[in-house]
Amino acid sequence: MSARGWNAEPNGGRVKISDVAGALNLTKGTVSRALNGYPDIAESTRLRVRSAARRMGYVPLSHAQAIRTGRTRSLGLVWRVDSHDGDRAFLSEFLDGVSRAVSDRDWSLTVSTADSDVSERATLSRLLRERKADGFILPRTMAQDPRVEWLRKEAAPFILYGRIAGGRGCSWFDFLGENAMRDSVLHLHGLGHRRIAFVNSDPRYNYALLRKDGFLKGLSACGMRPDPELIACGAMTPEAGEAATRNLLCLREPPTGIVFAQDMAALGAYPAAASLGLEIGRDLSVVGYDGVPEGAFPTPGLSTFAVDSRWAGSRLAALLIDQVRGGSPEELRETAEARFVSRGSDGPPSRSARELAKLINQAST
Amino acid sequence: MSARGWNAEPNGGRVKISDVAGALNLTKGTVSRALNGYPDIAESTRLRVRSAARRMGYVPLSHAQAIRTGRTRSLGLVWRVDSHDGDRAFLSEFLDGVSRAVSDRDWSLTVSTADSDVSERATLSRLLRERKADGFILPRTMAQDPRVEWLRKEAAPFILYGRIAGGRGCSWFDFLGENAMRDSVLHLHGLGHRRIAFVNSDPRYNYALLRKDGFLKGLSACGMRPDPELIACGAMTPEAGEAATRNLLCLREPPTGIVFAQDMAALGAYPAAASLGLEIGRDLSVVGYDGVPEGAFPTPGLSTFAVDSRWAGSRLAALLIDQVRGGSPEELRETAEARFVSRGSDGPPSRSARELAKLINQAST
DNA sequence: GGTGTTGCCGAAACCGGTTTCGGATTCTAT
DNA sequence: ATAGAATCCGAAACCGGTTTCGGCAACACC
Repeated sequence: MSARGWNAEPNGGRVKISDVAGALNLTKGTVSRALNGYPDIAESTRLRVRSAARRMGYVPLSHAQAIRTGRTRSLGLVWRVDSHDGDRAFLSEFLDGVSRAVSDRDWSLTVSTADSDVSERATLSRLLRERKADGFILPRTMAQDPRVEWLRKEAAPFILYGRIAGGRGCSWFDFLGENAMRDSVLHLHGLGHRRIAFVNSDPRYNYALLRKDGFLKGLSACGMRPDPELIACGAMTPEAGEAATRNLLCLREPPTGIVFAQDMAALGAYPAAASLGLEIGRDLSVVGYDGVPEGAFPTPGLSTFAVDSRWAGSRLAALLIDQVRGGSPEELRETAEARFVSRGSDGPPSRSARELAKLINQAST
Repeated sequence: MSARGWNAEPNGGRVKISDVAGALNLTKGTVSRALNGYPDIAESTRLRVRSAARRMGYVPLSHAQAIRTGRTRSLGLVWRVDSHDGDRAFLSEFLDGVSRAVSDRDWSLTVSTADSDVSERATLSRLLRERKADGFILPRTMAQDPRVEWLRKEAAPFILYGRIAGGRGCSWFDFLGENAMRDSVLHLHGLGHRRIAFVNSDPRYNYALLRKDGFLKGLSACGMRPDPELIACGAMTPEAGEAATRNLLCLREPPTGIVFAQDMAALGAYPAAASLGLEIGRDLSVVGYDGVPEGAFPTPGLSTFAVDSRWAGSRLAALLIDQVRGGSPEELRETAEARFVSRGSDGPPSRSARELAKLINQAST
């Protein structure tokens, strides 16, 4: 590689620390200490340096700093591409949130992808070894998350998108999905539903456990008792959601309302209902969670609890930067509520569960 | 910031160049030159160094190199979040392609977002000034693309996703959308269609011009002559596609087949057809382009020319790295063909255009 | 008025690489 | 045998920052 391409002029008109120092008749060491808050710099000098730096447009080269400090002022994000389609829809907004928070602080974002636990670990390791990231944002928190222990061992800062049980020393951002599930039940109950089912997603994800708890809390708040027949899990795709819905509707006493832990599964309720001649929002009410854009396509649109992925990305980045700067992880935790979006898939039940069963029986024969 | 957080041990067990040098009784300068292909190193020494470096797992710290070379071994991607939804669906795969190509070569990827031309320029400028990227991948090539001239002025390498007219000194990767448009016409003509319309997207994008040419080529290859009434443009969303479809169907002599430049617009044909009592795939044939996942949802599924975004990302990254390493931009151009996916929205016309017009007239009154 | 302190800054080493320069061998040609 | 060229590597400067160390002044204290 001795033949060089784009002849990278190493100092393309950039103003460097020695320029600032020269303009003030100081040495670069003094300027550096002034900007980095060392206590052995007179406050008056610090002000002079700060204003000169700002005026001259000096921004330290992060990789020049990194050579001594080991820190690059950059965050790492390893995106899983083997996942269900749910979070894929939000990648753009999520990235936007992260990117803004990061840019505002003069940091940057290094992105990589992985398609398995093994390659994710390898990627994290590589980014860490090459100092491409001072800390990591970890999407998709699992109930048992091997990344947590590993990163702790490597002494690398990280933040979880999603809470974790017993997450000692962990910081996180999360939406309170359990509240949304509870409110879904309350909402359906308020509309008159008395048989309400729950279709959860994969219980290996921690949020799935939380959402189930929220659903159960909703039931008991309405004075209803949980029926094991009405609780399914493992549905993360329209196909799985369709199968789950079909199963529920073929029960002796089918539900008139279904709460889904995920929109992508809830979308499966539409073909399932259609094949049995039921109308969503009348014969069968459905409430989802996530707020995927696809939820607006079918008629009626899918009522759901929408999550603000941009906000999530932004807060995750901000909290993580604080942590890298020395903040205590356990104090860097934040949650937010999902926002209900009514689009028509929820409504008062057209008939009781018994009558619904009869209708379904006719249709399926 | 004198109080430090995660006490970044600067040399966390990494093997550095001096370690390799020590193990071989050479100086670090020699090792560096050996690995970087300088001609004043004996071939035998070069081999010894290479194998030792590999054996010891030595990977140079890119930011330590950067301080001298000005290059970080990283690519920059500025993702526009204000765009139509079309490319959003592919972000995940696209990133995966870029990420793989980049990781395989021991490079990395810096991602940022922008929501306007101004902020995009500012972001490019910042990434360049801070040496966060040695070159840029530019999605969404415009017919008149201000980024091109600006980056050329800054002497920064870049590659376009999409061709550009008169792109002297530009490298690019692109799918031959014009061939897909031509083949769509041939396909529909082969099925018996004699009135074929075209709904283009925003002509500010260069690909829109190319696709229109392709459509026209298809017509003339079939011996058909273009009818201005049957050519619309500016449709990039389902809503716009719906409106365009409705307009076409209300013509005195409506088309029996429509070729869309974009799936997101083609999806609008479904509600438009439904509202007029027409069945897609029978009364009205539709062919899209892009291969968005949403195309599989409606019945019948949208037949389309699918683009392999992962491949695009991978090739863009590879070509750009070659360019940064010294390759000539004009030799670093590549194209590929979109792949036809038949899902049912195309079929032989159920009736002639005249008869179709009558049917529509009845429905709309 | 000497003697510690304390406050503040310059000087220089340092981080992990790259690149220039010059000198020691070896090879080749007289 | 010797001069000249070619080959190959060590030494040291260098990139743009950070951090340690030491010293000069001013100040406080007996």
